[in-house]
Amino acid sequence: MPRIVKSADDRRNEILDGAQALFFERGYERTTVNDVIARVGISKGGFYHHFTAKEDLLEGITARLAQDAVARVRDILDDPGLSALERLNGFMARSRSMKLADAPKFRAAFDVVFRPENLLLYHRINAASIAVMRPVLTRIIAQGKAEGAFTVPDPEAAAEILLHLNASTHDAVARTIDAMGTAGEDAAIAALDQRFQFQGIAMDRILGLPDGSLTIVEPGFTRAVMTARQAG
Amino acid sequence: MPRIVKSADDRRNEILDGAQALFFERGYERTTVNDVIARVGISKGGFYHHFTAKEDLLEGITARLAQDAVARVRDILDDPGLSALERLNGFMARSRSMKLADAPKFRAAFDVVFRPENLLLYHRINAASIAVMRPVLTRIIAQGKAEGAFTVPDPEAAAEILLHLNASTHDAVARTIDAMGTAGEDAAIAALDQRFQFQGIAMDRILGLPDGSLTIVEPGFTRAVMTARQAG
DNA sequence: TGTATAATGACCGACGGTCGGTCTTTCGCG
DNA sequence: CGCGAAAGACCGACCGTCGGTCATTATACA
Repeated sequence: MPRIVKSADDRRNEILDGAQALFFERGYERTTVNDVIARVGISKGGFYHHFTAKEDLLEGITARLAQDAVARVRDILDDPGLSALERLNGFMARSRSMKLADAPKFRAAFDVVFRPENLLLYHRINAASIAVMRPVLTRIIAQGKAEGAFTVPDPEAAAEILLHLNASTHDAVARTIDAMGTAGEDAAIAALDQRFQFQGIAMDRILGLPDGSLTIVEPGFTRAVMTARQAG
Repeated sequence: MPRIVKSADDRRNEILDGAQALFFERGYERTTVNDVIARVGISKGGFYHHFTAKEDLLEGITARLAQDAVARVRDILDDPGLSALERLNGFMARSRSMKLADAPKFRAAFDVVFRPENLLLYHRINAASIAVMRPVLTRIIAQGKAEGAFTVPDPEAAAEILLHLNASTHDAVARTIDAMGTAGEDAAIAALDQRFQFQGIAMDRILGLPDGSLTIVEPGFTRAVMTARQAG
């Protein structure tokens, strides 16, 4: 095997790319380190030069995903002209459009990530996202509290709770994925959409806002994402 | 080795007992099947006669824990004289007293279950608990909605969300555990207690109740559980 | 300035050891 | 005697290690 040398950062990212693709194809447990190094075109030793354990891949991938996600909403977070409510809604709207733009990719990943045997992968992604988003959301909520718009005792705790609400839809999403392609598909999508609506109301209420202040999903969003198909 | 034959149910429970003890001592990943069979005093073949995989132990243990928990509140759930709010508060009060009664055991298990490497164990326990509690809580919320006391669009979704709120305290509990025995211990316990209070308010609001309607923790509960020490 | 030399660290791949799971055989109970 | 429970030797997949190699960069010296 010819030896190809690259900068540590480049190589590390290549490995993360390969591992991420495999994890979203087969899940974490069913992907072996040998799978990863075969895909990247690297040796066992090379791999362990950059990572101390297979587990590190999870850490690296989820951190990267979360940081990418927050980078894409940075301008909304930093816009000084927005009220807290506008910022929050703008943040969620942007997140939706990111998902829609890559809907087929997300959809394909969902198929794997929401399988029961990949519960760990799901929760790691969630935890990394929360870790990155918590300070961000805390600032927004603190702003809203200062404006007198939100009514919460502790912005940080509120942020943590709101972010964790996402995970409460895990089972509902999994059920909908299972129903895709069956006779109950339409009903399942409608039910999931309802579920998301309620999620928005729950968030409103936790922040002390009138029902309907926050928009989690727009009409058609749930169906669009759930029915998206991977090209090729 | 002398061969000891027992009924399948008895043996199965013995294995679950042994595995549960080990999981709460060392965590899931760090417990091997050989550890389990050594503790129970059984052979490899015997083990795989009762369980098809190590993973099955998680399933079995968490299901048993969840069912035990719900059995201990059955009378409150079935009491026809209670309003939904009384039932919910009674249910939570009972849960607290169960925890207090076995505080040292719970506390010792927390030390392990809240370690980052045992995230899967934590979430499996949580998921099993949710699976068992969801129908139960759904009925209570439906009752409250019928009484006009709770204001929610969908009792089942509300139940799912409320149950998932527990998981949102994972990090806060983990931080408190880390702070135990340090100078910040008192502050950490106080902060966690505040966090639980807010959790209660969040639940109130999701159900459309006035703040303070539900009692998640009584004064001193958090400290009592967190400072409990295992005998021996 | 050009070149030998040293140091760095990316990379290699055979190998070891652990651990989940299987298979054949044996035992005990009804 | 038949059937399920139990025993334990065995298997093989995988993670991680280890001694060593090769490309690249820094340094010293002519």
